[in-house]
Amino acid sequence: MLRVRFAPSPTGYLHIGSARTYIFNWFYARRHGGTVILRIDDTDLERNTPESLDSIFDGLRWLDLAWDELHRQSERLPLYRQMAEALLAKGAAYRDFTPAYDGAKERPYGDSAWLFDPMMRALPREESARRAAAGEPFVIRFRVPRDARESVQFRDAVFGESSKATADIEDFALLRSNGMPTYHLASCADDIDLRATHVIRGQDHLTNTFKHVLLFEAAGVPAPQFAHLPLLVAPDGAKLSKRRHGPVVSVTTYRDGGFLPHAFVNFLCLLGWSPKDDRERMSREELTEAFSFEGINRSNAVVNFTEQDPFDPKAVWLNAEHIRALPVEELAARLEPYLAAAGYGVERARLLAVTPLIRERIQTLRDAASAADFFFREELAPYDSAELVPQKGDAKLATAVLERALSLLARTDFNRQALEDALRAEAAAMGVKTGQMFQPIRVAVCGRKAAPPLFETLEVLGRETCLKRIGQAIRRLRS
RNA sequence: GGCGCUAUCGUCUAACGGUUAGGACGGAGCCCUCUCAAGGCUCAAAUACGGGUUCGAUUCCCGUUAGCGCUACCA
Repeated sequence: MLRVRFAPSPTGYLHIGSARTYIFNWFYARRHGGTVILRIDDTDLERNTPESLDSIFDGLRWLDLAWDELHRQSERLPLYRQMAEALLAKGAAYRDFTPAYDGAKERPYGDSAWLFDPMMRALPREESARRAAAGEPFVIRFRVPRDARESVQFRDAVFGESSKATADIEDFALLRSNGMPTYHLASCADDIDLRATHVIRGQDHLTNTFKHVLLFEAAGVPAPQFAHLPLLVAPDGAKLSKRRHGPVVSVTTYRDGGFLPHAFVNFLCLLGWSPKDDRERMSREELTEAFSFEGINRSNAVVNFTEQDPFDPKAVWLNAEHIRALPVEELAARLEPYLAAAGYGVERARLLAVTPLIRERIQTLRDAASAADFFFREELAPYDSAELVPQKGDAKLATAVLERALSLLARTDFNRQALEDALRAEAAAMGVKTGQMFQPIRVAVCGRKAAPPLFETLEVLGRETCLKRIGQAIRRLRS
């Protein structure tokens, strides 16, 4: 039974790189009928926050790719201690009594040397046990077997064979002096205990994998299969980070920006992975069927956002593609919350009539509010009366056109075909171009020049509203 | 600094050693057209650099450069 795991740490919102890792895990598992494990890596007491955990769940739920199992490392602490003790007993690990320091800032043992005191590795067992018993704080470190073997190697499903000299692997910490496990220990202990068969994660863990391979070996279990994903990077090439790039890298930004969850998933899939044919818009089923490690690239992918626009143009395009492909009923249902958020109370019948008219004119669900406002508000948003005047025409012409339209629309059937026939005939009778006829009407009823096709719009708006707005426009032109 | 990984249009990518280096987004233009879109067509745009191997390198090898990652009692 194939089992994959996704292991976010609740130290910020879910960012799109993490989301992509989850997505790749999900598709790989579904492709092979496996299980998706969500594991919360919350062993860093200092940095975990409940808000962050909420936002991670929010983000993952929005993706609509369900996990099968949920575990929290903070609830599994005995497991890690047990493994650390076992390694200690075996001699595969040792106690380090060096006082704590911030390794990110200090390099107490020199620039090219290890960040640990080599003398501690050689501490006699009895002395180690005695000092521990005396209550002296210590960290448990893994004893990298530099004498027993030259190098560690493993095969990565994406990057291929990798090898690293044991001489270049430091004695990493397993258990902190406060009794909490480090990432390396907790991750491996869980991968063993939860029987993970595949570890699919970001390439930032590629070099950590040598340590993990060593840990699996010391524990006497076969290592899972590894697949490291190229990173998502910012336009400046740096790894996406919450700190440097802010909310533009948060999954919730896409949700609030009006992305369809699946369009977002589709976009992320195409970053660093390719189906090898020319498909871009793909359904969940197609992605599941097509996903494989062979299609994964080895170089980082840039998410093309800017400070002004947080969304990659390709993501926006793909979202528009998915919007256009959606059945009207479903799109209408997706649109509703965004219209409501913009303050429009929407009636279902009206929304179903409007949706096809704006479907090809919006790129995000959020765009609907501005693209269709005149369908939902009683009073038009303020507009410049000069807009009513058509190209190569004057206010007099506009007024004349609107007056003719007013009387015509009062007696024409309000269906698109009848409206089109009547208005075209009227334009011909008046000797004006269709554009000169239609544009003033469009602006009068929509309050702007760019809008859905006129006759459908009139039909959906209804006679009463149209006559009222045209009347208002005529008064504006006269004043 | 040490170690590891990577390198095709601006961006995402395709190309069992032999292609006019393909597609997509974005950009420019044209067509369609009641506006805006959508759609169709066209154009500009790339193999980082230097050495090998080979009849032939985007592709294989080495080096250089650049970028990224790891190098924490973060994950």
